[in-house]
Amino acid sequence: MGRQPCCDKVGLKKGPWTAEEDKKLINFLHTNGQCCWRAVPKLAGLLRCGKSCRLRWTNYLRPDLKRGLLSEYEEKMVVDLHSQMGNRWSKIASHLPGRTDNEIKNHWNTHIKKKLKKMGIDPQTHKPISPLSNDAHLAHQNDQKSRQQQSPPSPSPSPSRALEEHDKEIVIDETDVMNLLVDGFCTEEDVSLIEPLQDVGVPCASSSSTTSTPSSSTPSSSSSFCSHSESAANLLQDLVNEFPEFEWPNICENGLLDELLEDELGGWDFIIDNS
DNA sequence: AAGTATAGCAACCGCTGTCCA
DNA sequence: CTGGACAGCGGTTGCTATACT
Repeated sequence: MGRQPCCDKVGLKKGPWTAEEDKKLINFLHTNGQCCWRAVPKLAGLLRCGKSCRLRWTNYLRPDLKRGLLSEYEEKMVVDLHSQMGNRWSKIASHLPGRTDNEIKNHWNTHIKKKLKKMGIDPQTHKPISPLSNDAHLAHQNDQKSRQQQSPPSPSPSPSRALEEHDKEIVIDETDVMNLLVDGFCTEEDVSLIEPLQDVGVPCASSSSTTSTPSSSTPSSSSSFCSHSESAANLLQDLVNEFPEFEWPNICENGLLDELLEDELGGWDFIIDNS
């Protein structure tokens, strides 16, 4: 009856992925594409369950992923969409190209939630938490209005047309609250907003946090980020050329390959196995 | 400089809907 | 039709880096 179990979970490795495992998974998916995840670990020579492989790929290794903090506009989108959808992170992520549900969920829990609370807004209902908080909210709003009078609002950071259209579809009762949220993101002093592709580096698969061998994990001052390398860019270029049928949605088109190679994938730590 | 607290994020866990034998 | 496996999703945990005392 039914299908066979995806894995017996006996002898399977857990915890952070090593660079070697990443390499195996990437190479396998480049060669075979995304088929059934159940078969991936076995065929790729990984002691992981298919679920883990899928997660690693979708959240970390996919070449079309953006890196770095969410932009101001992306945060606004997340807040907008969350007010409509709630914690439907995958749905929200589908409106933000290059972002994963896990990433958005983490960002919500660690950044946006705090900002909303700080502004006296319930992150779940998107409404003022209490009369006291409401006063704070109104005070903040007045402050924003006075600021806007002093300096005319700059044009929004050129969102995609699709996203613009989506924005038009969003009908939010508490419009003022939303405006406050967006303004608040722009003006919070303790919040550093970084534009996409800004120089934030890329988490390195072989960084100290994910390195399997403790002896090699002397965490240097480079922390968990690294930036290299020409070889990674060349490898990816080769892979794109070699497997044009593979899903390279945002890479092969629109000239984004060069941009990715230059700005993002340079941080990938492809291991050249010389052993 | 050392110890402790906090923040951030990758990965796991467990649930749910869908598909298949 | 039924039972079980799969893929996907959201919640949670645990580790690491950073900030603070």
